[in-house]
Amino acid sequence: MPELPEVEAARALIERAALQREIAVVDDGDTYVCRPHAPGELADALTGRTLTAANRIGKSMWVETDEGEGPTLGLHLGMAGRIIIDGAHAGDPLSAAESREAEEAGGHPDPRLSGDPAWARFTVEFADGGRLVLFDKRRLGRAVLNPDLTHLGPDAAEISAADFRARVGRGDAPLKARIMDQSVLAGVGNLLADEALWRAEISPVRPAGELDDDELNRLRRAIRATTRDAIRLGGVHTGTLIEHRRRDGHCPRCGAPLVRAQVGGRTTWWCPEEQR
DNA sequence: CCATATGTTAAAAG
DNA sequence: ACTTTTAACATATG
Repeated sequence: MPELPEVEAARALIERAALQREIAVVDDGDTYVCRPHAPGELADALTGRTLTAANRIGKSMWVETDEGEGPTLGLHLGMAGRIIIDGAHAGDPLSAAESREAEEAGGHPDPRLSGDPAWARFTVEFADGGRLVLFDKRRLGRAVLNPDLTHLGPDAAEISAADFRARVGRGDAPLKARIMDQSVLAGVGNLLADEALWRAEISPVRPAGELDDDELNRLRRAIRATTRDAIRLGGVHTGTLIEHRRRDGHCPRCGAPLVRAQVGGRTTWWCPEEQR
């Protein structure tokens, strides 16, 4: 279930494997994933064109066609989306069952990794026979033409310290809700938020406007470090707090029992001793 | 059957 | 008018 690091991996995969290939066939028949488009609209707009650049802000991707001459293809992985290109995949991590099957397949791509038809929500087939699939069990991902990205704040991995302080350090909402608001800051999801707040040793329930400059700087650094590590290690689920929370329910640093509660509408874990 | 799920967003509430 | 919270979305998994 992808956050900024997983989406960046998907963007990089598209950049590496899907550019400069002519589009021959497009399946945009899932009217929920492709809403508000009618079936055939993406196909009509994209067929015959070539993908020429893959971009990202936060969790939103957009792919240029024909060097910017054609329409833009917007892609969002939602809660469970994965990009699959000729058997290579990025985005939603493999489930335990999928990993097992992939291993048993012995190096050959599991058919599901090539895009089980039941979960292939949007498909671009290239003239050379290969394909790009938006694979998404939950159908909360999106594929749209010319996506509107104006409501997104600056990317969480790129934002400057001054901009971060000005945008995050205000309002009465809980800090965690503030950093997960994609119009404030783009890319932080539920797990990245918990991991970064734990690293910065700041409570998720503090009103955002209450933080001082030092705390805001610490939080920005923690978000950047967590993002970098997650990209390197393969996903936000590799985070230290994330791996420990359900295992023993204790803080990996000090051993105190972790607190679990709803904050900003999502399940949140934190160390009540260290995170103030 | 029940609870949970890493995202977004319209609607309701304040 | 603006900010914050809640509920709904579609579906899978333990």
